[in-house]
Amino acid sequence: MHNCTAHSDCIATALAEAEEICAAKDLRFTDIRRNVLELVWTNHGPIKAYDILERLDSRIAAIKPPTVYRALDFLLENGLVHKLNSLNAFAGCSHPLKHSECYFLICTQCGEAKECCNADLSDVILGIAEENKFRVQHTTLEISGECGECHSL
Amino acid sequence: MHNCTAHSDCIATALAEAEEICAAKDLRFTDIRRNVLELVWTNHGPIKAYDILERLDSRIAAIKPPTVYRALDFLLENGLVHKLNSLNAFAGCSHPLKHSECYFLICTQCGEAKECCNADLSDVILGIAEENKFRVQHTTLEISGECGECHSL
DNA sequence: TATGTTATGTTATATTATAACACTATCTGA
DNA sequence: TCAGATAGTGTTATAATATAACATAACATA
Repeated sequence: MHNCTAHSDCIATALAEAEEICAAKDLRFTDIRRNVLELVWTNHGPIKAYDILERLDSRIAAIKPPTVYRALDFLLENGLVHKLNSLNAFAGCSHPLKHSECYFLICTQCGEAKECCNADLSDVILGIAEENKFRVQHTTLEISGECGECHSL
Repeated sequence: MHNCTAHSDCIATALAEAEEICAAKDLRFTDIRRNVLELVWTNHGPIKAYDILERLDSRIAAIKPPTVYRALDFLLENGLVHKLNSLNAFAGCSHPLKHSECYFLICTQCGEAKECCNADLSDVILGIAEENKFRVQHTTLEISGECGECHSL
């Protein structure tokens, strides 16, 4: 994956941060939830529910889909992962708690999904909502194309 | 559906427009494709592939999933419908050929999906792409929440 | 009419996700 | 400390969404 020199660090950081957030919110960061989040980050790129399932199976015997989806639901609800609807895949949130609107730049070549926030974007969306008297609950913006690394090769 | 006084008109308009576009591009606007597009518009709100399948089944005997998905692929490729990834559903494009970036305001109460374009939004996305040296191929923005009609009730 | 191309039919199956109910672990207050 | 409540997980089954692969038909054009 591009731009990630010490990947084990980002996994550790993400897990530690999740731990903190859960503690602060009095949520249970169970083994399964930790394992799922770790796998999401290990992949460092969107990962599919059934891939998580497969990889977890070697750690936890005979794990079943509902278990994985429940853990993902928990992580989604608490802003620790995002779902990329256009891929049916999940990616770790690199700044949990801080985001309101996030978007993804998804490279169709290398598969990287870069998570970003942008104040202008948030403003535009806010403006659109106001204009339409719309109460925003959730926003999903996915931009797919070719990343700089890939089309410069 | 809100704001649609003569719905049969918008269906007819959409079909006529599709006909024109296909003729101009030398594409075959077959019976199945027309039927699928008509159903998408008849619903006037996002419709699911298997609902199309079911409704078509009364018109065309024993229609199968691939047939529906192929028609949808054709319509998607040619900008006549949009896919709403967060719903796994499809909606007619109300201004085919004209849109570059489109977004949807999806009401979780009444199910309406309002399709809109916005120059500011396009600009912001363009800016983001440039900043990241990213070549945009496709953008999907879905804003879900409560529409004005619904939360004023 | 022969030929290539595009569209559709058909069977089977892959992929993604959830319902429903049983059981276990953890927490809370008496 | 134990009784009940709540949250989490196990398990079985199945629902919902989507595509692969190959056969046939329709259409376009030389």
